[in-house]
Amino acid sequence: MTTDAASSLEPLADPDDDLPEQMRIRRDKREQLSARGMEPYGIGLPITSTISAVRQSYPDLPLDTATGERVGIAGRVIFSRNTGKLCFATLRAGDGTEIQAMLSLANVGEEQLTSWKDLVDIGDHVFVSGEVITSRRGELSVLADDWRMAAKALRPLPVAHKPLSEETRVRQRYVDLITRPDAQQVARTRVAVMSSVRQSLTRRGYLEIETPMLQTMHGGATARPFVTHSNAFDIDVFLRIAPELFLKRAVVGGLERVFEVNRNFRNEGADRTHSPEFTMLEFYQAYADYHDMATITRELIQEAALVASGSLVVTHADGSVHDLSGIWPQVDLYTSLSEAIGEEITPNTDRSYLVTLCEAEGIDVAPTAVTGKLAEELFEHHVISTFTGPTFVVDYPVDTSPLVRGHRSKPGVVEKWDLYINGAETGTGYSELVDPVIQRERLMEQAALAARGDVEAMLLDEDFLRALEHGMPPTGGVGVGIDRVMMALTGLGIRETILFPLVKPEREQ
RNA sequence: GGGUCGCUAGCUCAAUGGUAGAGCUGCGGACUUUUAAUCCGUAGGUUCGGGGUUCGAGCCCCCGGCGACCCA
Repeated sequence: MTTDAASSLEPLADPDDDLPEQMRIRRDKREQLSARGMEPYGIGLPITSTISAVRQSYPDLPLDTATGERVGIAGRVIFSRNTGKLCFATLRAGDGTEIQAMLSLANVGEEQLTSWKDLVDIGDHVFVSGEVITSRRGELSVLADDWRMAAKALRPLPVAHKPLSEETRVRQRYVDLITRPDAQQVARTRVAVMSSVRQSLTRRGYLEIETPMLQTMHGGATARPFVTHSNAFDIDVFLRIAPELFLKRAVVGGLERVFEVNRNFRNEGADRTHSPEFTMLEFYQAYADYHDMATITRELIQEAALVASGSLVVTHADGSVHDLSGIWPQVDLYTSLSEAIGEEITPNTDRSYLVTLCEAEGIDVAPTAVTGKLAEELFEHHVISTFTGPTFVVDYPVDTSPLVRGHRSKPGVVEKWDLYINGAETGTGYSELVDPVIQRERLMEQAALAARGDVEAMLLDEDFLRALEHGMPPTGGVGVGIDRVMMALTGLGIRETILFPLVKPEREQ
């Protein structure tokens, strides 16, 4: 506001002046703690137990009982009820367990009680030591003889009983995690899924390996990559869109069962089922084919569901119930498409006719779209919504699947499946293309597409071809979107399954 | 990419073009058994940003930002 030279010599305005009243007050309380000789962020607190351990020790205490056991516990204040000479606070630990703290004038004395009432707010982490008792109403409590601040919170928590807006939940996940137990549950479910998948594969003799996320060639999927720059090498590098080509190199080298679970990056749209960075599981098994891989994939997801949800019948956030048990049906892409539209469509159906069909349905077709892509679009439009449970779609067109082996008996298609759960593509599996001559031809076709301006086409990776030329055993490969598995288990949008999804900045700098 | 809707107090939301409100939170007071404590009192605003119309804009118009949903 003031721009003249003289004003620049004046002391800077106290930044606290602009803060909302509630934040100014909490800052004042932080100062007050120090002024009264109390550490606002106490370290080395004499904690003797966890809230959950105390709860487990006394599952069934009668009303108004004193145990004689003294504990020191810490937790975040989530409710506070003060009367004149007796204060109650509900403390919650990181695992979601809660216990009541009681501070009575008779036990802590006037000074401690006053400090508590003056300086403790909802949201603060506090330490309380005292006897484990139950209140007259039967609430398991620690009757304090001492308390300390563990961490003064300078921002007020949102009201616990009104749901945060979805945007605030995503942008400020830390607040979401504090105030909404379900948010923590989703995070823990994800841990269970990741852990289960690792154990399932390890049990089957797979090695977990790590392959580059910075790549000089992007490949393994048709997708638009993020580009960045290496200062050391002075070259542009890509964030990987898939680990596939490196995992296959490992199989060539004799690591016959490998998997990797980590992030992929695709510079594309973000919506309820797509995130620019997402967690991908890929696994490869020498001497297996796509049928074997479908079986393993189903078992992996079922095992994960069992670990994460306790059942193969999972309940979604909206209350709907979904059965993931049993053997999942397989649907042939061209056969089911033909049945759905009432006329025969094959890999040989003319491209121009497929264009006509797409236009009749209002499906937007890119002018560069290859024939097989059109068939897939029609399939997605007509057939996917008819699936009632997890379904494998099998035998895809050749021209959209440059890394997949041609079908052993059906011409024009490849040995590939996509797994659909609740309408979302959750995984894909191949009998991998291991013939280096055919692989080179397919990648040359991709290079031609790229030359015509297809930003998603694969690059010709000479080093990958050189690896194949050393001989890769017939191999089955699978990619499973972990975020999609989470969606299948919880019914949530992808941004809810990812703890910290990419969001646009709130303000431009 | 197109369309619709939204953005107001710390949080969740109100407000015919006419003095911006409520609940919870906060602050002050009362209370030694509360459970979203209760009771009394009270404070809190750049209505997403910028421009325009108007005597007067949270509301109408234009541009921009962020988001949700639908369509392609």
